[in-house]
Amino acid sequence: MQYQPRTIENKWQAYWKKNDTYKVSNTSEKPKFYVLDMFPYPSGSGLHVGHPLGYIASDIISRYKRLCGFNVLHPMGFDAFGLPAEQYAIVHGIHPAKSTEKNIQRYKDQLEDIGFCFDWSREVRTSDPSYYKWTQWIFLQLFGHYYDVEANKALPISALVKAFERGGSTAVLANHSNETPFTASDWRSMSKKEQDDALMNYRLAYRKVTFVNWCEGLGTVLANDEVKDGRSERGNYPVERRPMLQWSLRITAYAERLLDSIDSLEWTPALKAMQRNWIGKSVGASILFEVEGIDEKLEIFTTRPDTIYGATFMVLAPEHPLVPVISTSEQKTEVQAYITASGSKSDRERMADKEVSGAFTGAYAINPVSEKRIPIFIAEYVLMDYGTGAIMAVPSDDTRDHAFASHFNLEIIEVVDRSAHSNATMEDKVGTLINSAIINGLSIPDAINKMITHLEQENIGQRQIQYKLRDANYSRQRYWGEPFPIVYDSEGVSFGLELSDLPLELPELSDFKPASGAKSPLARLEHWQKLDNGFIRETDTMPGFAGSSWYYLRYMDPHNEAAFAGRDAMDYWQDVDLYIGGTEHAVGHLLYSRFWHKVLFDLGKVPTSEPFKKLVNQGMIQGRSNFVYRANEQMAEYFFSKKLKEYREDVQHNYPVAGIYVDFAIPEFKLAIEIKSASKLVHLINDTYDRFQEEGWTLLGIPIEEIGKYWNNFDLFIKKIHRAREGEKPSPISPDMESTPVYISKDMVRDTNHVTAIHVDIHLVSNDKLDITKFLKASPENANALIITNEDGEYICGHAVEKMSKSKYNVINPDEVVERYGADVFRMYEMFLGPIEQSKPWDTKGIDGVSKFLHRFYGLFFTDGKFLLSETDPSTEELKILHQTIKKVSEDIERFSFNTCVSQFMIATNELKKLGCNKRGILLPLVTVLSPFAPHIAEELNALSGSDISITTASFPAYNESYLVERETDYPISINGKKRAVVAFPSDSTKEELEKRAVELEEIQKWIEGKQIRKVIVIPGRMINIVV
RNA sequence: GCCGAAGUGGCGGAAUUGGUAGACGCGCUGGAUUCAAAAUCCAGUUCUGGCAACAGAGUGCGGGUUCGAUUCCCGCCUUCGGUACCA
Repeated sequence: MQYQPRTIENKWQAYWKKNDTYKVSNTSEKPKFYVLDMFPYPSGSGLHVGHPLGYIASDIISRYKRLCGFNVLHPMGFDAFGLPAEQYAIVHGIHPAKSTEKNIQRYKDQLEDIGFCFDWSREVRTSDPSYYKWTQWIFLQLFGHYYDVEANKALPISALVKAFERGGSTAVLANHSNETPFTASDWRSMSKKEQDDALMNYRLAYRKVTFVNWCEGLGTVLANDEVKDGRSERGNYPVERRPMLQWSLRITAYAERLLDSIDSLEWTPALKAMQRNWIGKSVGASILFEVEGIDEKLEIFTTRPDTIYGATFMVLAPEHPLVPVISTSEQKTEVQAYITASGSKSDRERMADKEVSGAFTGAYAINPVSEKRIPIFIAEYVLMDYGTGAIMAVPSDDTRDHAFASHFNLEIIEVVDRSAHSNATMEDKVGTLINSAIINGLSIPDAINKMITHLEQENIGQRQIQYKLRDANYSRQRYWGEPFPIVYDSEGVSFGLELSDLPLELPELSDFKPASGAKSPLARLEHWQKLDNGFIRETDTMPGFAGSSWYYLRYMDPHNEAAFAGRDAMDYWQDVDLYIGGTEHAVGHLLYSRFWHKVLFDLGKVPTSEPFKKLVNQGMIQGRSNFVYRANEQMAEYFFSKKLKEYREDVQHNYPVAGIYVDFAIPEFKLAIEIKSASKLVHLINDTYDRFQEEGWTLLGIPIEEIGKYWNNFDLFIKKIHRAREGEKPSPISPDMESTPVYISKDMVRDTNHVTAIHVDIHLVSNDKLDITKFLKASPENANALIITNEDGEYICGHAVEKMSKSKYNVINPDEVVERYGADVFRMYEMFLGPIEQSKPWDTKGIDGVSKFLHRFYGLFFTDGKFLLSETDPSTEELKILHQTIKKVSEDIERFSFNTCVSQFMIATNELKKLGCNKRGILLPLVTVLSPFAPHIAEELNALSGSDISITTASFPAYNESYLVERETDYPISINGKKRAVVAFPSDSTKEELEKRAVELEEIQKWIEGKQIRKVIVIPGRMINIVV
């Protein structure tokens, strides 16, 4: 019987479905294990080969843990609300509800095809009202609580109101954004609306005018993590800061706790570092500076209060509220001009502009410690967003301040003696203080402490901690998201809906496109927005991260109608034992989830304080995109400064781009093929030709069937030659080689004796029509591209390895791979590619090896085409192979080294085949060990061997160390650490025996003859080293 | 700039605590089978020299520790990821 993967796989997938094989119960005697994948948003293009990488790993772990006796929760769902789904719907003119439904179905089909053991009865969709009912409910909890600093947890707003009634805003220590303290009587005399506004400064979900990231291109506000380099992460549209009345989440209240508990997580150091950086804690002091002649004080934040004697000027952000107050009349024009100029710049321009610029306000401050009179400037390099928007500038110890001082000719006072540290830079915290009166001679840490104490005593400053983390913008002016369960009365006072009113369903809306001018699509539905009692609804919707911040909890109890998850379910499942997903969510999703989880923990709603115990980042599987650019000077500049990638990102919208395989925007470049070797070239050309013909492509306007007659007009343009036959030039590849054009005619290629291995791209171009006559310049070493010319000008063509994306025409779908090789091969091949956390380009080169292996493995069970297992007792040799494999695979699964597991299966198969082993006692346990990796073939072989229950109910075999003991051990024998011989000695030899016998060996004598043996190192079971 | 990860054959990668560098697979070379090809099977394959036995070199570069270093330490280089006028 030939191994026919698709037949077997369809059969078993149907069996699993019919028998609910993967259904998991919330009540079990077994220990629990929760394995979670980051759920996908269902995009229109379906799964590509990159998605399943993590899913396969988690599937293997789930199946393995199940075999080891755990009750394993392994669910899957869809992140169906939010921008990606909506953008897709807009582009295709389909209602997002419809497109989402369709896309989800496609995803599910694809996932099922790969044979994952998801419990689909627990599927969640964030856009489902029964799900977002609880997203809205959690939001209301955030709305209904504030962060109490003394209790160090979230407490109900009602407690806060009581405190205000009792003693005003100072009666409670809370995390807030209140700028005007009030007394109890102030509070009582406030209107309802004023009280509501005051409470907004405390609520964990609050509505306030804040500077937000407005993205006109998307028609909505974005959170900080959705903005990269001043552009939207999705769509790459410019983003500007503007003040708007918006909902936000007070994640900053949890900054310290989010930072603290990072240590307790089993996450990669890189990921932990990213979270720490994003939170961005810095410890220092806030200091008050008096402004000369004005009754205002300037508050600044510094991490280096020790350098205050070197503070010779101050700088404010141009937007700082005190700028108009302190600017003198003589300087007003200059200041105004500077503010206007910087205000007109986008964030991106402002970031790009590193030139020193600024304006003098005419005002002076008094250094509160040195009592020096120092000028106050405004400059763009001080940001309103961070700290207080004002700094004391210490040109001696800060490079930016130094540059500014040099530019404006300001005084520089050295305050740190770094002479003992020759390599120290200006900002290294080493050296001793000088010119600093009360802290002279102290080391920097001591000086910082002493200065803060001094500032606090004198009442001019205090110890302070700053975070980079900002509150998260939570409003989106879009249709496809959760409606806010909030209504406003005629005064604008906000009220949360009752649980009984939830879910507040997203109303039908045929015109769901975003409106310009910050108006939400939902605002078009007047009848929905206006309630009978005169109240009006909030018309913004929640952002994409709302639903994804808690979905892992819903899986525990997905059909509960009384709570987001039942207490029993949560007490059983606790938290996620293993979370697998990409690093792209390192700061967004993972931080928000941790934040929500901690709030729920404070409220006593979840049993753990952290949601994800262990997290593994799978790497990306990248695609290879081919491209052709029409060259111009601008691009040449990018190209030769090795910044081709930036070019592609920055300018590609403005220039024609052709993904050569798919998009034929540049008609001259019709066809490019990659070949593996010269001997296969002709075959591959024909292959590609066939494929292109099937797909009905044309080449230079000629239908592909007719291209044959033009065949001889084509030359093969070869970028690199790796090796050529002996004696032939050129030999090994060198960068210089690339400057020599190499043409190979088809005749040469047919004669495979000429060239033994051609490596990279071969671009097949028309000789007569295009006249690609010369190779202009050598491409830079790493650019993977070459430049060619024709009468139209220059072109750059080549390929790049990058993220798979539809716009780059480099997406490979798993369907075709599964169809051709089978799901088990696909699964094992993705694992075999390399370590799970590494990114790598998708490359089908090696897949045949894995396919061959599974065929061979299957073949072990068949004799003369019949399934046949021998009942004979296994030999020690066979047992050794089996137990080696059990040991290696179980250990490697535990450390997420799946590629080496696949290797071990191959080794075992090769060796058993060599031994002609078809013994039940060996092969059946091996099938169980293989089953997490290749579940279909395992089920099939298990069934053929007579079992009538699924292999998923089996137990993972234990290995027996005694089978692994060898009678003899190969000892490498080294002289002075250099291996000279490998000799087998009995495994139970003693050190002395080994030493004696090693030295006596003939091949060793040769090396030590006439020399004095100084020392012999014997590590039993390992090696012998003789030192002479 | 700062933080993090990595750098090993023609390629993907292995070497788990300092102990045989290159497992396994791809590719390539030769052979078997075939009219021929595909598929399959067998053998070889780090580089250099040599018919060979064998010798020398070798894990980004330069040093160090050690009987012994891909692994540990010091100093660099390169690539990738994150982040940035963060005071």
